[in-house]
Amino acid sequence: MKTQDFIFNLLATQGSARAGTFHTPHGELLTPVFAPVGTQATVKSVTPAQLKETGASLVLSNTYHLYLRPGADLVAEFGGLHEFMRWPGPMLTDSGGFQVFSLSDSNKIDDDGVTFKSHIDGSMHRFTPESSIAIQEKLGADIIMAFDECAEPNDREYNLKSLSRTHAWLERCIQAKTRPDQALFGIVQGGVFPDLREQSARFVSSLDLPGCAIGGLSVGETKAQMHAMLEVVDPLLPREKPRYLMGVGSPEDLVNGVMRGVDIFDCVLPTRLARHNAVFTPTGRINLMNAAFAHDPQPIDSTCSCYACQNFTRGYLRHLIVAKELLASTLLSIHNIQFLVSLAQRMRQAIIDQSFNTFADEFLSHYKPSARQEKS
RNA sequence: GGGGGCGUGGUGUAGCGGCUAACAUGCGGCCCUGUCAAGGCCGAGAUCGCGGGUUCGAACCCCGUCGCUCCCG
Repeated sequence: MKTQDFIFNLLATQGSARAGTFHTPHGELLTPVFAPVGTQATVKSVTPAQLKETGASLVLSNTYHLYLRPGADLVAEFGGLHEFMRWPGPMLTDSGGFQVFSLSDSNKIDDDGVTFKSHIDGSMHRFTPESSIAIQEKLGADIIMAFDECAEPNDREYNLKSLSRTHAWLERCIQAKTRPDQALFGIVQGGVFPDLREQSARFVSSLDLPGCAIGGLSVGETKAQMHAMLEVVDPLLPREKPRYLMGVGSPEDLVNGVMRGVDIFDCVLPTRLARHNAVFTPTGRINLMNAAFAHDPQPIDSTCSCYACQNFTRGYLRHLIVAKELLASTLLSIHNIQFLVSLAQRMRQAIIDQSFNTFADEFLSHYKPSARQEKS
């Protein structure tokens, strides 16, 4: 491990917005950065070469899924995730904590860990902070996540209980960790409750980890609540460490997140939406399956330099969608990933140029989250 | 020439006396945020080939008729 690994340098700030660099053993992340999600050691429907062409640098993969299939030992046998899936750049693995939340109907959680039922074959399994770290060490991502509980955001009573458990688990994760070439991030929880978020941010900050994550957002609370929680946490997290807002998000969420001090984002949205025929444009989201696009000779976004926009019309893409051709998923995924990756890059440049506020206002005033677009 | 079967939303079918006519697909639209997910939801669309009859009531029974289809000659 090189000495500069996991060093975060802040290059410029504007208000709470930050532009920086984060060094990992597999390359440097220029923040703000958006990470596409490759749950099962693949970003669905795109090859690593195509992914690289979008400008993506960081890729997230999933402990829960890879543990169940093909198994962490098998991934290790192939030299770890980078080698196995042939993504040479920085990688991050989620701890499996989110599945505790999203699959809660088949899970039993206690202070020691979580017992859960495999979605693949129904077999019973158990994760603890120690086993999650052990699995993540076998997978070998550059950034690994603490095993936490992502609780229902609005239940104060439960969040109070869950928070102390998540904090105890974080300490156990730190104890369990052995590899020096991986950075463990702690996760701030606390639902929609400012005092719990504050308590959690203070606790996570006190542990001197290489980075801090904010979890439990974009899981059903309002946008205003998400913004409020970010604002509570922003001044409390260490300034000289990267902040990672987990599972977010949409274009407007990225802008709103950066504005509130976030450096790293990940989300399934661009690839999932792509598989469901929706694409991002500077004026909002459109669904390319709509009949209105059948005769549209324009690219998805005339200002976009992605492979899909440089080569194909909306009319052709709609044809692929209607005909259920696999290439549709690939092309729309490439576009959506590049849209978010380059949005993060543009924000970074704007922060460096001290024009971020203007950029953000401009972007948010044009981008309508689910705007019906006039076809043109 | 004789005998049988079938005609129900765009398409393929279900229903065979009490239905505001069901399902699939297609069509139109919406949703999707640390992915159980090429998924989820909503909507438009047939008065049941046509005419007559039986019945309180017919897509469902009877008669006729047209069309398609199969078998025999």
